[in-house]
Amino acid sequence: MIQVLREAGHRITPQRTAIAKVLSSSTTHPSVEAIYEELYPRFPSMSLATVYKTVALFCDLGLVLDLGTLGDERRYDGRITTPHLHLLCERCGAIEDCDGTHLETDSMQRAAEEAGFRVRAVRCDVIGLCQACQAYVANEAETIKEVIE
Amino acid sequence: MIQVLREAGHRITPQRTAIAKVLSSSTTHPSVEAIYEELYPRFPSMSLATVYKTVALFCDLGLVLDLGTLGDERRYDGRITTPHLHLLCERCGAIEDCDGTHLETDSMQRAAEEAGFRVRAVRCDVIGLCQACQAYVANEAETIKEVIE
DNA sequence: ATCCCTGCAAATCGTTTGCATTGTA
DNA sequence: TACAATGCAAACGATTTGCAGGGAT
Repeated sequence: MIQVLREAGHRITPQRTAIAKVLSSSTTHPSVEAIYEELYPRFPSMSLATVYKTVALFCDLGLVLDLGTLGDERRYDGRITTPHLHLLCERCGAIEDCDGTHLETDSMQRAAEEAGFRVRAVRCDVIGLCQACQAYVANEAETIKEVIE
Repeated sequence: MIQVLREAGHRITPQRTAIAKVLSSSTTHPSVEAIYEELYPRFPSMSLATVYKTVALFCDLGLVLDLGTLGDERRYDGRITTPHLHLLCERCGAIEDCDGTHLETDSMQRAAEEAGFRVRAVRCDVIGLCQACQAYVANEAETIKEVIE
């Protein structure tokens, strides 16, 4: 990752190294804010703007995938080398990886190419409720019932 | 769609009918702005806020899928009944449907359920360059070469 | 020594909110 | 008639931008 940065003629700074490390190792698809908070203890002087600019640079270089704004913050995926399913929870906003699945992206890629599209990445999301939030919603329904009674 | 609205106890207004029609018939995954512009000729008095509120309502009722912010506007998918592949162009921001593909979402759904996830929808995107933008990029590279020479 | 990168603060703009008015049921 | 929905304008907040100082090459 750092290697690609250097080869593209960009400078290697402690901030960039740290942000790259967070993005490539995290499976939570962190937002800029989340990256900032995680790095704050070690880099108290780093600014949010730097994180924004660095993440944008990584996206431009194709090192990180921009998942777009889900909830109210833009989320990023730094593990583009291993294709994996995303589990998006509509209630808590968590984006979990679902590894182990044999994600069959070949047919999609082929279909896109047949349509004249040049493929760079494939992304598959399952949208719904994570286990914790299912319990929460069930509990909430229970409470409402009690209030009505 | 309107039926679901009524059954959920919401009122049927001309604005809601028009927005529902745009969302359910469009394959361009319009943003709020795009819906507003498309409807402007017939509803010059309609406000952006109404479109925002209506689309949010449809999402809450599960009638429309929120694709999140790609580029700089939040996009919506009103054709949730027919699973289809999305082709996202990174340059022009177009989101095209790739119908005809036999999108094999069963395995993903099953994998998610095995992880304890409650599934509401599945979404698959291919990210890259549409045909028109491939030509544009090639042309741009050509121009740069000429400038250098 | 060069000039790219950082960090701060201000600006931007998509989206949300409050509230008086309008129109559905 | 009641009260939810609309439309306007103001508020909000995530993201971007401009610029002066600092650090990588």
